[in-house]
Formats: sequence, C-alpha cells, structure tokens
Amino acid sequence: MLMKESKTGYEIKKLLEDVFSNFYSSSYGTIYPTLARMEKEGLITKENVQQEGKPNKNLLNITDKGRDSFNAYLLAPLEADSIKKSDFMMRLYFGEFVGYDKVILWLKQVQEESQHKLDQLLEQYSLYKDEMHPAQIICIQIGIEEYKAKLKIIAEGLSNMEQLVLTK
Amino acid sequence: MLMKESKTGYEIKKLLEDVFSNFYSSSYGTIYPTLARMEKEGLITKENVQQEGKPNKNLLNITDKGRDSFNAYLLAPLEADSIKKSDFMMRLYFGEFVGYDKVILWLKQVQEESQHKLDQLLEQYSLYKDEMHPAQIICIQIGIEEYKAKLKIIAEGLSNMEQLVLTK
DNA sequence: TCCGGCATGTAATCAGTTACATGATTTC
DNA sequence: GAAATCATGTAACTGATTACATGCCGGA
Repeated sequence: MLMKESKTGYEIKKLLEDVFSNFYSSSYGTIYPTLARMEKEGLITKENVQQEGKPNKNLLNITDKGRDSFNAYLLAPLEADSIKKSDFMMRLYFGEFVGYDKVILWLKQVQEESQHKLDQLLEQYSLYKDEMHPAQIICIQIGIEEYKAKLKIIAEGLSNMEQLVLTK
Repeated sequence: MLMKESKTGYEIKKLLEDVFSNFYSSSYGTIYPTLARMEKEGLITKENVQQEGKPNKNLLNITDKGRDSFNAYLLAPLEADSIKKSDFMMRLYFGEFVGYDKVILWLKQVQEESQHKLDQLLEQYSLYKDEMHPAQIICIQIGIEEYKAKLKIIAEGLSNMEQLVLTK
C-alpha cells in the first residue's frame, strides 16, 4: 500500500476495512505490531509529522529493501486461500432441524447484508473503474459476481421456501 | 453431526474436509480437544468400540443436554461470517506491479483449482440432491453458483489479458 | 517395501481478536 | 451532551495450525 505514497497505520486500517474487506481482515492489534516489525526489519521507515488540532501521526515510507521484499512476494508462488467460516452456510446445512420460518429469517438477513455489500462494491466500481488496472477490475468484478450469484440463489430459495410454508 | 447417528472424531474430521470444507476448516488439533471439552460439559458421551484389524474407536453420542444446546444455538442470532483471506485476490489488487504474464499465470492457477472445487460440488449435488433438505440444497447451490461466477470472470479476464499481451 | 487408510491424541507455536488507554476536535 | 473522527499503541486472551507420537492392515 506504500508503493505509490506514504501512509499512516490509521490510513492502512481504513483501506483494509474498505476496499480490502472482501478478501482480508485486520485490526489494530495486528497492524501496529506488524508495522513495528517491518520497521525493525528495515522494510519501512517512520516519519513523525506534527499536526494541529489532531494527534501527531507517523507517516510510513517504504524503503528500497521494502520494495525488493514486496516484489519477491509477488513472484513467489500463490498461497492457498484460507476458508471463510460461515455460520449462515453452516445453519443452512442443518436447516432440517429448524422450521422453514427460521430458515426464511436467516435467508432474509443474509440477503440484506449481501445486497448492502454488493451495493458498496458496485459504487466503488463505478467510481474508480476508469483509473483501475485490468487486474484490479477482475478483482472487483469477482466480488461483484459472487455476491450476485449468492443473492440469486437466496431469492430463489426464499420463494421456494415461502411456497413450502403455504402448501404445508 | 451427531443428531442422526453417532460418529467418531475421525469421521467428523472427514466430513469437515468434505461437505463442510466450503464454509468451515478444521484440524485434529481443534477437533479432539473440542470433543473432550464437550464430553466434560455433558453434551456428548464416548463409547469405546473394539475393532479387529483396525485401531479401537470412540463412538460419540449426543446427549439430551447436547441436543438442547444444539437447538439453542440454532435459535440464537446468526453470527457474522469471518472473512476469507485470499492471497489471489490480494495479488490481483496489486497486479499493476507485475507483468500481465504473471497475472495470467495466477488466473490460470485459480481457474484450475476453482473448476476442481466446482466439479466436486456438482458431483455431490447430483449424488445427494434427492435426499437433501431444501435448506441444504440452497447451501450447496450457493457454493456452486459462487464458483461459477468466479470462473466466468476469470475466463473473461483471461481473454482480455491475453488480448492486452498481444496488442502490446 | 513403502504408502495410504484407519484412529486418537498432544505440545509447541503462531496468529488473531478484543478491549483498553490516551486525548483533542468536530459533528449530531 | 454524546458520539464519531483522528491517531497510536499494548496486554490478555482465544483460537488455530503444524508436527509429532503410536501402530496395525492392505494394496501397489
């Protein structure tokens, strides 16, 4: 994230919560210790910047060693994705042990959340697609289409379930 | 998993690797300690079964207290999904720092893996769909359609990328 | 002969979250 | 007056992975 311009830990956190939130998670408890380790290893340097009305900040700059390390990472073999643990999917799997009404509730809840996530991605896409690299476009499109697919099945499942409730 | 019939820790592990692998991960290092804790809490009982030619096994049975606990879980609010960390998506996001050829390599690799996962899900679906509960069908269909969506974008992305390589 | 399957379990390690502490400023 | 934003960081805890130990059987 520092390849193009320097950032603070706080800004990195916001980026992770925003664009990266679809395939990465984090918290201050990992970010700041990692940053400290990276400084110790000479991958980044900290530059203290005084501010008025706001707390001082540490602007992080990437070093040449840091650039080398990042490039080496990009050339290294792809790491396997870690599985997303989904309580929703788990419950669907055990849906036979609850009533249809409960399953419908779960579906509606996840439908709403997924729609919200999709809307966010679509907005990001329309805002930035002109300045995005082709690979980034693929990245965001995968997110978009995965949510659309999920929402499609949820909608179909809901109408089937609601039919089942009526005919019972 | 014990609601319908008793199982061993080993069988639970296999199930987690198989059907549940799309939305849950695990290892012996979590399974056996969890099982031990559940026995201590009175949610399950262990029944030692002698076997010939094979090591003895501990058949796990759910208790009434265990059933109550499971039902209480199903009635409790849905827990948020934990994010899937994806090295592939992360690299796509930073694709501008490598050549198109490298991005194409990543895409092809994930294409193959995803196709394999999709084939597995489709096979499971065709084998068991007649005996599956409607909610389970939704669960497996979400997995199937998500992989299809991912593969669709990867295929589109690949042909765009290959075009870009040629015209450069 | 070696590998995979059956079967249970532990120990060391690593990674991650949550909650806190601090404190000024701006917005509702 | 409360809450959110800016901003950095730590400590305690929880959770998970990895690798190992054990050992027999059947098949390539």
